[in-house]
Amino acid sequence: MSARSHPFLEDLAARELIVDSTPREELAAHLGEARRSAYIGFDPTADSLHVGNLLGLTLLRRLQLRDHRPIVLVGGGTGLIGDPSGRAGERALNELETVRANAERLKRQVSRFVDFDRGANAALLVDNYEWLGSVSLIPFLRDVGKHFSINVMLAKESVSARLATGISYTEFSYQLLQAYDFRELARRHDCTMQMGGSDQWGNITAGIELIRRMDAGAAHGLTHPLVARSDGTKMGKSETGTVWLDADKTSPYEMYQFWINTPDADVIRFLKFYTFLPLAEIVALGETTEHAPEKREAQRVLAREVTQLVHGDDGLRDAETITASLFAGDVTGLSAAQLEQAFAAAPTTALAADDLGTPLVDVLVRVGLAESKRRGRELLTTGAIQVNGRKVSGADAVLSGDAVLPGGFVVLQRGKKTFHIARLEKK
RNA sequence: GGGGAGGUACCCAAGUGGCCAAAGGGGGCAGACUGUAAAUCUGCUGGCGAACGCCUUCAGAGGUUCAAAUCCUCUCCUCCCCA
Repeated sequence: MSARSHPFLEDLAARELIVDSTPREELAAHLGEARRSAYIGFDPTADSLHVGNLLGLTLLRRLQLRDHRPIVLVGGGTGLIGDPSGRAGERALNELETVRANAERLKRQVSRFVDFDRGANAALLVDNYEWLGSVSLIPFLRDVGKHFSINVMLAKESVSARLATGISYTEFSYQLLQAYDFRELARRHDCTMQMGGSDQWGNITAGIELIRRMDAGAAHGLTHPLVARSDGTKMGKSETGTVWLDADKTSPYEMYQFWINTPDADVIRFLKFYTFLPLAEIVALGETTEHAPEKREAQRVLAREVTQLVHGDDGLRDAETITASLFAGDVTGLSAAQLEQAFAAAPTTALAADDLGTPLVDVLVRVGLAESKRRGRELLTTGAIQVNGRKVSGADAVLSGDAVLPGGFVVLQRGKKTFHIARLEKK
């Protein structure tokens, strides 16, 4: 290993994953000398992580693949305070119980990304409530607070952005807590590096500074870009809302669809960010996109890779089967068993056998494809609705017996890519 | 404490007694085109109803009027200027 570089950093740089870092050569040397531990914090503000957290998770994975030790910090303590970064206004405080419960669930989720059973560099998971929960104010102010300059704290982007509109002392203190976390991890687990989104840079440097002052230690930091799509929209939101990593909140099929819909302009960048494919392969996909964009080869690969990473082989298989069936256009030739298999994990609503003859408008409302009957009628008259791949015309259409496929399935479709399976239950 | 400007649908914003379910833009949904793309063009965008229509809605509560987003009273909230 060269003293000037390190494969982990080279890989990240080639993938354009580095925004800020402590001096690159020093960091490379640090990583080259020995097995190191690096952490990323996740605040349990919801009961699941989402696509916005994905980049951090993959970063930890990349680190572990380079034989270093990833530490996942669940912010059970800081989550009670609220990070002001990137926020226009004060956060609503979550209840202790909620945060505790969320923290528990996050622990289970991250095991998809890092390996907790990998010998010497097995991943480690810690919850900062462990130390923050019992911090006493006076000692904290004397020992930790003393090392912070209000002038510096005020100058940080995350704080100065809020000075005009207002920020509570609680949120203002967030950076102290995050810095304290870093120092605590350094002491407890010999953690010498913190990573995070570029909005975390200020908090990370605060931690590095604190470690230097209190322990005369050297620590490093690195931030990744905050991902936005080329059209300016934030990453991680789909038409229907946040794309969660929890399969119960966002199905593998929806996850797959989210990625396959990536615009050409973003797909190569996202392959670099979110997949572990070799760069040469990604470059080749870039050429395919260039010359034959209609194949959407890069999108397909991206969707496959990420879905597999997040939901495993089973999740990917479900997503691909459902996608193939729904978008093939013709489901009428399939057997009950095939349909059963294809739609096992698709969004499904059960209908009763005697719902046959019900106006289709009502069915659309019931399964959620139409917000109201008026909307439903509008969709029907503009030709937006298809049943089993066949366009339905007329607002007065009814759900008829010949629309029912083997096994009681009816494939309802709104527009080009919104599907819902209705399943008639036998009496 | 004094003076002023405001709060309208998902967002911005027009509307100052009836023609207002409320202009325009954005966003969203759909159609055409296409590659489950982008751009563009078109339609729709409070609810119920097949429809005449009915119901709910213009910060909140009352009131005036045949009729109120529009006028009056009180309340709450936001912003600006002066002290």
